[in-house]
Amino acid sequence: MEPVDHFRGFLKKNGLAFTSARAAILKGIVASRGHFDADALHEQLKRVGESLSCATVYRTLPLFVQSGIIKETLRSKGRARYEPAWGLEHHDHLECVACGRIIEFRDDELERLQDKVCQRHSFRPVEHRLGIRGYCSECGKKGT
Amino acid sequence: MEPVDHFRGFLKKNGLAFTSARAAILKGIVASRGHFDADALHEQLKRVGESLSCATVYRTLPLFVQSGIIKETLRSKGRARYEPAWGLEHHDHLECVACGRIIEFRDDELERLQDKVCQRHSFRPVEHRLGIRGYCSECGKKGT
DNA sequence: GATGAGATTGAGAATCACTCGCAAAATGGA
DNA sequence: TCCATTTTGCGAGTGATTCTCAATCTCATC
Ligand SMILES: [Mn+2]
Ligand SMILES: [Mn+2]
Ligand SMILES: [Zn+2]
Ligand SMILES: [Zn+2]
Repeated sequence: MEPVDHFRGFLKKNGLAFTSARAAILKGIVASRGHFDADALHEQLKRVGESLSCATVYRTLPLFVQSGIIKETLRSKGRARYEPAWGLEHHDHLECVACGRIIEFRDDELERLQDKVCQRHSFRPVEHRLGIRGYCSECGKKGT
Repeated sequence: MEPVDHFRGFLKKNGLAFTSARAAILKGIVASRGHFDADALHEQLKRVGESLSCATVYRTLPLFVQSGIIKETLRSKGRARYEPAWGLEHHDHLECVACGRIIEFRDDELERLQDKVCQRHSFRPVEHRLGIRGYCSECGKKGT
């Protein structure tokens, strides 16, 4: 199922309208593979000729999160960041503190162990975020 | 070694002064076992009769982080949160999305697996944060 | 396809956590 | 004690995000 169809369904189910602003923002999200923040998304849309108020971008992002089109991920420099999630498998992140690079990884055993921890505490997990900060292979060579 | 001694050493080594404001804030940190944010710390100090400017609290927290007295932890409601770290072992967190409770856990195998992930990517880790959000045992009973 | 109730938008004001600038006060080595 | 250096308080400034509200758009229904 295409993200746009899923999103239309989500909106209808909640009595919300599928507006041109929302269509444009969705296009922007799909176009930008990778992590982004509200401002970057807004800029990209401007570049493509879509001029939306930034309030609209901010207001709309939560709808995309709720519908599962995107996920909120680790925030950076005081800004909330997001990444596409529709049809993509969960993963966690390595963040280079030197160059800012973000490396994605998935480790099934890590996921399994987290579930075990939750069971041990009778905790029903909904989502988790693991961010490991350090030096990527490139920056590791140069630095200390 | 007591935190206050460690902190004095840290300050001296960096040409900084051990002021009464810093002493008071340290006392506040030690007193408040558990997670706290800048505002809560400021309020607590006020309650004990210490009246510091909140700018001073904000300015001082990074010193405690750098010296290893506290750690920054998962932020909540838009505020940076901290927890005592001096002499305490690293751990991660379960956060109840219903009641806000925070459950701490430590899992050595989870830590080991993270190191393996880093090796696999030639990544030198500095710190990591794992936060699992979901329903605690109490809230799990009531809810869906 | 016209209508209207209800949802959405743009623009700017408002929030809120946090940071800055600066003059006055505190610190600590000599 | 003296003074170069650091700190502090206060208020103003930031920057991301949210709110207000009048004007505009959607879409189920006619
Ligand atoms: Mn990612
Ligand atoms: Mn903790
Ligand atoms: Zn790097
Ligand atoms: Zn709970």
